[in-house]
Amino acid sequence: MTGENEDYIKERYQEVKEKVTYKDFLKDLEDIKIENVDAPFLTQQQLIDMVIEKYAEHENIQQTHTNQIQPISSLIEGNGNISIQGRLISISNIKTFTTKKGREGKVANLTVEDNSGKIRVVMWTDNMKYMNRIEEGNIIKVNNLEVRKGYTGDLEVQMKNNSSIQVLPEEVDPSLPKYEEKITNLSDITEDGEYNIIVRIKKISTLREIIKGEKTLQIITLEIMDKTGTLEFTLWNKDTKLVDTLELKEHDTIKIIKARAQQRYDQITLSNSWNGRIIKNEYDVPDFEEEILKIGYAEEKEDVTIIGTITKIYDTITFTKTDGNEGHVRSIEVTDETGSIRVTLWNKETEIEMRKGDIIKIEGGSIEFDDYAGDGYRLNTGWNASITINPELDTKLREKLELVDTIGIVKIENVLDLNEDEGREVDVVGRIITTNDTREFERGDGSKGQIKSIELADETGIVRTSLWDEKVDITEKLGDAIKIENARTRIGQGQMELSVGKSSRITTPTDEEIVNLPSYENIEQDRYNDRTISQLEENETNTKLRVRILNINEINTFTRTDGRDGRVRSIYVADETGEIQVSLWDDDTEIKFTKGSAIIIENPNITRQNTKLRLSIGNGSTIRAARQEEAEKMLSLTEIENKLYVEKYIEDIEEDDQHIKIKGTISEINSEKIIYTMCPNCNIGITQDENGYICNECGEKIEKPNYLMIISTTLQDETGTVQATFFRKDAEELISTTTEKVVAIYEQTGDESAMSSKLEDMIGHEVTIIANANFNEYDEDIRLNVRQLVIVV
DNA sequence: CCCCCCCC
Repeated sequence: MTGENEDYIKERYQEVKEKVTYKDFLKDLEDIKIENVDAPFLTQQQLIDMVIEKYAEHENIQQTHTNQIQPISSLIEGNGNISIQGRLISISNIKTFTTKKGREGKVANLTVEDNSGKIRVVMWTDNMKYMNRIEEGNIIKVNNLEVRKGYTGDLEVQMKNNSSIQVLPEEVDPSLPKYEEKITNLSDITEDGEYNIIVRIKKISTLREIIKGEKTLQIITLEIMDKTGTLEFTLWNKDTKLVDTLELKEHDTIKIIKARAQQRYDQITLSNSWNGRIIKNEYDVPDFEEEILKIGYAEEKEDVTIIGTITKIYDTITFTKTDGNEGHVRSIEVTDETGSIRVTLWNKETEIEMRKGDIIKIEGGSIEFDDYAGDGYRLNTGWNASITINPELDTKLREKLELVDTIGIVKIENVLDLNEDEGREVDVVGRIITTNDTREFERGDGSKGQIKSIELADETGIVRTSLWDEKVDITEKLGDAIKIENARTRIGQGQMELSVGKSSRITTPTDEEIVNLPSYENIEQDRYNDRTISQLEENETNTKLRVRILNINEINTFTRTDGRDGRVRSIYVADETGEIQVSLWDDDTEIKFTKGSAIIIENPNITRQNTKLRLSIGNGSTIRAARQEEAEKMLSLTEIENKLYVEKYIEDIEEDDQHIKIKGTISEINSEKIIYTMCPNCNIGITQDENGYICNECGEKIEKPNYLMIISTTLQDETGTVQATFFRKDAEELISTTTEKVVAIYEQTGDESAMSSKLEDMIGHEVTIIANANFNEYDEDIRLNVRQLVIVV
């Protein structure tokens, strides 16, 4: 050891003197020298660096010798700001990924070799600018690196934002190992290993997904060929994106550096290696001619290619695979100038965007005989079939396929044509103009089914359409335009209807497809005749009323003849010409309207009960809140009431007067019996005897009757007196209590006159009422039935 | 910050 050397060692020792004695430091240096006896190129300085590194804290990265070139084998985890120089022996493709924060990132790997060893260099998003300056075989210097332990435990160097790559001339270091890019013929690949190959792409499979435990693996297989043979080359997971980023197409020629060969199932398969690269370029590889099977000549055969026009698309069906995972299958029909064939698509393939009329190319399918397929044959896409929508075609073939008749959208008047056979499969575009509730039913085999009926309209007509099972869950609402493919026609109620089941497909029509579709408002206007309440006639159909709600009764439940429970609710609506009772049934009883709400009623059933018309909201009727612009054109509730309710003096009341307004003072009140008991089944008055309540109508013994409050009064104004009877709610309002409370008082006291004094207190109060007049035959006078108590003073 | 293994 020279004095100069010793001074240098002592000087460097100062950096770690807190952590180790000088004696131990020298011993470490000797050990390092022995360990590196087969690396004579290491300088004294580098050896001392390695000793110091041993004592440096991991966080306290050694940066005293910034960007000095380090021999690869001397790199130590934690070294920062170092450079390496060597032969670039591999460049990977750029992979894209998404960081946990959702940002797009890029990563690529280089392998650099110097005389001491080789190492992986990791390039990140910001370093990609150096990519197009480098090539395998270059001598490069990479600056500002950090040494880290990689995923597999080996050391690697990572580039940072300020890292750089310089390409250096060969003279810099002629001693470096040479780079040799040996190209192997496919037929010579018989053993596991890494090979450089130049090939032509014959087929690119559709992306497949395989669920393996927690992970979903993605796979695309390329069928590749050279003049000596054909092999499969697999892209895994993120590598599958290379098909798009490198714009790989069938017939392209590519060079693959470091394709990884593996024996599997007695076959060699190639896959993309993490440090290999696919380079798309014009290479001299023989081309292949594709044999395209004419669909009319289909027979049982594997690995066939067809090109045709999509003439039918059925809906995707989801099923459970034997491994418990979900599977998807979809049928389409493909037609060329010689015939049509049913094609079955599986899983990921069912998600490929396609429309009727698109041209589809399917390679690697197999044709099987199938009893269920119309023409007896079915093309099943195997596990590595390739599907291309609207592929590049030569003009001649394109012209032929464009002649294929794709049955387009059928107008609804054509669907309705009874001269056509039922059971036709048609495509329609229409607007939903009525929707009914979903109904559940049970099939013969005991399974549950669902059905919902809607009406679809276009500019030519309206067709009733039944949606079955999962199709009831359409998200489109009243007024929306929808397209239904493969709906089946069938005769129901003497008319042609449409049935939308499993294989029918509901989609959103294109703008072009709805150019002629009238708006919901226009369809509605054409369909329904505007009426006021006074214009309505018995049994008239397709009427439309714009009314406001006057009154909402409670829901009554009843039992249908078939034993099912039913619900009914009456509401009273009015316009400026009159008022009318409307019956709502079952789910329709759950209304969100309130008194005064503006509502639209379309196509109600109009029936006559005694002298009055009544409306009922049945199947095919709609009741809905008026839209704001509709409501704005209607009179307010007060305006309607003022027009409707004519105020009269008592002496002017006539026997047919309906909803007249009377203002009078209570001069007499019946303070005796005001509670009546009713049969809950028949709503007929019943009386109690020693056996309890028995209904004369139904003969049932009644446990708990319904109670009805009726209060008779005599009203007086300056012109005369009239008897006015308050029922139910109006009676409750009159004496400011509830029927329930009155019943409770009677039950407690057992005294039918317990309410007398409270009732008599009403004498002298002035009331304003809306009432109907009727002639009492017995007393030969006119009486009033109170419809509404407006005010009590 | 990527993840080299992995499927019929």
